[in-house]
Amino acid sequence: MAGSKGDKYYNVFLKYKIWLVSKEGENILGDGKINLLKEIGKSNSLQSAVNTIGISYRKAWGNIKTAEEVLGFPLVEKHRGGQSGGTTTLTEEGKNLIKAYEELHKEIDATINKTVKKFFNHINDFK
Amino acid sequence: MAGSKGDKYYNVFLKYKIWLVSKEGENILGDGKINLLKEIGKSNSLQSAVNTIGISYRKAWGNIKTAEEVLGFPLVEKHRGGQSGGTTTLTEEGKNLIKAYEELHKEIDATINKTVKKFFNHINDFK
DNA sequence: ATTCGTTATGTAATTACAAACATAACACAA
DNA sequence: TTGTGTTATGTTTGTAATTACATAACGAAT
Repeated sequence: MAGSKGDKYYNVFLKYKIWLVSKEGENILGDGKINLLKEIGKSNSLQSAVNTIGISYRKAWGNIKTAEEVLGFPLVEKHRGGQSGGTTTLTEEGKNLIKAYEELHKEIDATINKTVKKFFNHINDFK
Repeated sequence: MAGSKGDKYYNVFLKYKIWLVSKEGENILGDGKINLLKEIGKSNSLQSAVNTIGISYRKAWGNIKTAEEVLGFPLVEKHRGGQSGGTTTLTEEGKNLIKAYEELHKEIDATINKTVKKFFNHINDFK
């Protein structure tokens, strides 16, 4: 794997996962919730977002609530009622968090790819 | 979080996890199994290793078996019988994998820490 | 006021995964 | 050949996570 041993691990790849936690170590969010938030941003509807992604409304709703509680500020603004039933839109803070998370993720992707290329003798296309 | 926004995320930390997979994406091992293998290396006994770590023998045994199947070579050498009951020792390939994994992990730790320091305004002591 | 589709939330059912239990196989030493 | 403690493996139990189900709250438009 490392240096001269790279040839022995030609079919071994690296996977990794990142996520954000609070100072106390409580989970905030990772790729899944970021993806959900992005989908909400597109549709302005939690219901529509979960349908597109294919997860349960119940869980998504709870996840967002928990993330907001830990963060201490709202990620989305919910409205119920109206002829369309209601909407869920991203707050400015939510949009900023998504953007920051994605920037961070991109940097980490790049930095890990560099390290992996040094260790393995192949491109690491897993994430 | 990123650059000038770092102050807004002063109590948000990054966690991450790495693990190895096959070309087909099948899970091989991560920190948990590496730790188990290291403990086996110390004690030359699977039974003793799981007791020290506090996981079930049944699961540990299955995990190692699966990892070996995916890798295509043995990580440990098992002997049963004898007055001591039996032993499980690391193969050379097993030892090499542990070493390579730990080197890789160390590099990734360093590289992620660097990236995180750039994004957050604090040291990231979570893993 | 009625209808509509969405948000909100508790509860039940299901699934996935890990631990616990039980028991055989084994081989060396006494 | 008997005892010992470990490896080997199927089966059962338990538990945590996820989904499914049901139902209320809501408010703008008609």
